[in-house]
This record gives sequence, structure tokens and C-alpha cells, in this order.
Amino acid sequence: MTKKPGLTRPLLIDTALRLLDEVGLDGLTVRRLAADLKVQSPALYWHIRTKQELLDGMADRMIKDAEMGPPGEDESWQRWLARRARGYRASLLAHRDGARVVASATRLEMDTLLAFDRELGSMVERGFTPGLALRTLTAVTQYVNGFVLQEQAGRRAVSLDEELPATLVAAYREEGGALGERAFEHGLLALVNGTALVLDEP
Amino acid sequence: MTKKPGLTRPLLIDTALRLLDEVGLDGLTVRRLAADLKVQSPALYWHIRTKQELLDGMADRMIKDAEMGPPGEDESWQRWLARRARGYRASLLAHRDGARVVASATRLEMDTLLAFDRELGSMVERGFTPGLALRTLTAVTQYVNGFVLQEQAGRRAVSLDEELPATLVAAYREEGGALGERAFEHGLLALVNGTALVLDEP
DNA sequence: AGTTTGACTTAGCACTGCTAAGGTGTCAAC
DNA sequence: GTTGACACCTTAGCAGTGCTAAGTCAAACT
Repeated sequence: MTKKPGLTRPLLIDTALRLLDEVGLDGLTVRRLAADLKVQSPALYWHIRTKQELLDGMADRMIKDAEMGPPGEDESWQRWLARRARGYRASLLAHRDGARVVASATRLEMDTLLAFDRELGSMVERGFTPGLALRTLTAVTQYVNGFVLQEQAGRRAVSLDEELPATLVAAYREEGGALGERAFEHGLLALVNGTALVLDEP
Repeated sequence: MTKKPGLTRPLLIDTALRLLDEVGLDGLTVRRLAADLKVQSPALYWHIRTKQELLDGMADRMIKDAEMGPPGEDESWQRWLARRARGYRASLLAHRDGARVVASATRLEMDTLLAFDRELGSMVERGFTPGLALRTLTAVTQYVNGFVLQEQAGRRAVSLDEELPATLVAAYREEGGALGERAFEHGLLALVNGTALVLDEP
């Protein structure tokens, strides 16, 4: 040990997440982050190997913040699965472009993976086979990823001044303008209840 | 009309999709595409305004290729929904990084939107409210997006030389090494059957 | 005191999307 | 047929990107 560093990997990740909320993923450049840390940009490469590694760290951080864990003793796996999905979604929504960040992640850290494994284990205790547990958790996770990705894209499929087709207009009116909470819950419940069906009939 | 152009917007998009399979989304640069078309890179900007517009065109193209349409007369909406999802997934898988491309799209063309509207309409004919139809179709679409996104990321959560936790190993062994067809079908069936449940109980 | 080493800076490379300005061939009008 | 206009493409280049090589310098160890 020599001089204690002004920068650390966790500090990089935290600052990057704060900066992400300000400027979005496209605005998040290495130089901009370095400026925020009052440092020249190559300094960051002492603590991370590539920008991708930084993104991976950010994704890992957001997943950890979701505090997903095994179900409580008195909790059905259905309720737990739904609660987990909601928490995960909230964690993605907590940061601008959050879903894009985790979608771009290529590697998670070991402890995050261990937490995931513990979840699988508790599902096995409740009657799932390991493969079934993995498939179920994957399905829910990917549903959330896809949903929030679209949610945060803030994309309108077509410019607003153009006229939308009839049924679509009716649908949006019924939904109150945008796909949000309700649409998410709809798909989530279908997924969870549908899984229960599949479980009963092998 | 004057000189007939050597380049056209559709040609750009087709060539870009072919190039995408070669070099992936990260390797797909404007200059590289121009070189493939034996043209200098700024020439492309006569036919498209930004690279994003090109990506949008590519996404639109892939969606059209899925040939999703309303259900046949003698087809239950459940079978149709599943068939649609499988076709959509196949279309995303048909091109390298296909899911990333559609995820990055910000705008779809009007006729694609009209096709979508026709699907919604036929669901309404079968008892859905417009909002319910939209939510259902969105849920399935986002599930497919998320799933294929992960599928194509080819990501291993952790490097292969590291040891994986116990239950996860068991799960992967049970699945035969990777999450593919079976996992997709599992989530899809859950989603479709779950939707049927939700429909019956308002 | 001298050497090592961790943490940072300065300079700069190869590349990106994109623009401004200029050229060139083809068509319509006269 | 000459002229003008316009569609389409080229040359040159800007501002910005991730990242590296080499140098600096103070703190820590011997």
C-alpha cells in the first residue's frame, strides 16, 4: 500500500450512476465522468479495464439495489415472484436508461450470482426442479427487462402529429395515455398464474 | 426525376442487415456500410437523415419479415398469440444482434403500425377490450424482446473458468447447457395460459 | 537516503457520426 | 442544341469517442 487513492471502483460506479440520471446513457462518456470526478479521463483506466466493465458494475449495482432475495417462510412463491418482479422493475426505473444498462451488461459479479442461486434453491425447496426454477425466473426477469426497456425508451411508435389507427387510439384511451403500472401488472399476473398452471400439469 | 440513383433507402437497409450478420451491431458503422455499397460514406446521408433512421428502418424490416398478422378464422387467439410470438422470435434470431436493433428503434413506419392495429382489432372481435388487447400483446412482445436480447447477448454471467453455484449448475445441466427453445416455450405458454385466466375473471 | 510503486497527467492515435461545399451527369425547357 | 436546374455523389474536415503509451510525483518500504 502506498498513497491512498482519491478514486475507487465503487466511487466510479456510484458517480457514474448519478451522472447517468443527468445525461442519459448516450451522454455518459468517460471524459464526462472523469470531469465529474475532477480528474483527467485516463485516470479512470487505472481502476477499470474498459468502459464496458464500468457498465457491468453499474448493472450489478442496480440489481443488488433491488434487494431480491428468497421468499419469506410464510410467503407463497407466487407472491414472492410477483414481489420480486416489482422490486426489480422499480430498481431499473430508479435510474434513467436503467434497463438499457442492464441489457448491455455482459458479466455479473460472483456474489450477485450467489444470491440468484439462493433464490433458485428456495424455489427447489418449494417443489420446482432446478431447470423449472431457472426457466421461471428467467421468464419473469426477461419480461421485466423487455417491459422497462420499452417503458424507458419513451418511444412513440410514430410521431405524435400523425394520426393513429382506430383501435390503437381506443386502447390508449382506455389505458389512460401510456402503458405503465397496469400493463405491467397484467403481464406479470398472467406470467405468474400461468406458471402455476404449468406446474400442476407436467 | 433525373438520374436514377445507384442507392435507395431499401437497398441501404437490406445491405445493412446483411452487413449486420457479418460484423454485428458494434461493427456496423456508416463508413463500413458505405464501403460495402462501393460509395463514400456521406453519400448515405442523401437517403437517410441519421444512422438512427437507418436502424429504425432495419428494425421495421425485421418486424415486417415476421409476417405477424391477425389470426385465421378457425384459430383460437391462444394458438395465434403463441404462433405470433414464435414467429417474432424467429425473425429476431434471424439476424445477429437482431433484438438489440429492434430494442434501439425509436420509430416504426405507418404500415407496420397499421398491421399492429389490425391485430388489435381482431382481438377485440374475440372478446378483448382494446386496452386488454394492447396489454396482452405488449406483454408477449416485451417478453420476446427480453428473452431474445439475453439469448443473443450470449452472455455468461460469470467467466467459465470460475465455479458456478450448485443449484445453478444443476439447472443448466437439466436444461442441457443453455436457455433456448424450451425455456422460451415455458414462459410463452405461461404467459398465454395466464392471460386466459385473467380474461375469465375480470 | 535511495528505490520502488501506486495513482495520476499529458499527449495523441484510430475511429465515430455527421456537415459543408463542390463537382457531375441527366433531364426538361426553350 | 444550348442552358438551367436538380438529383446524387465526392472531397475535406470537424468535434467527439474509447483507449494507450509515456512521463510525473508523492508516499511507502528498505
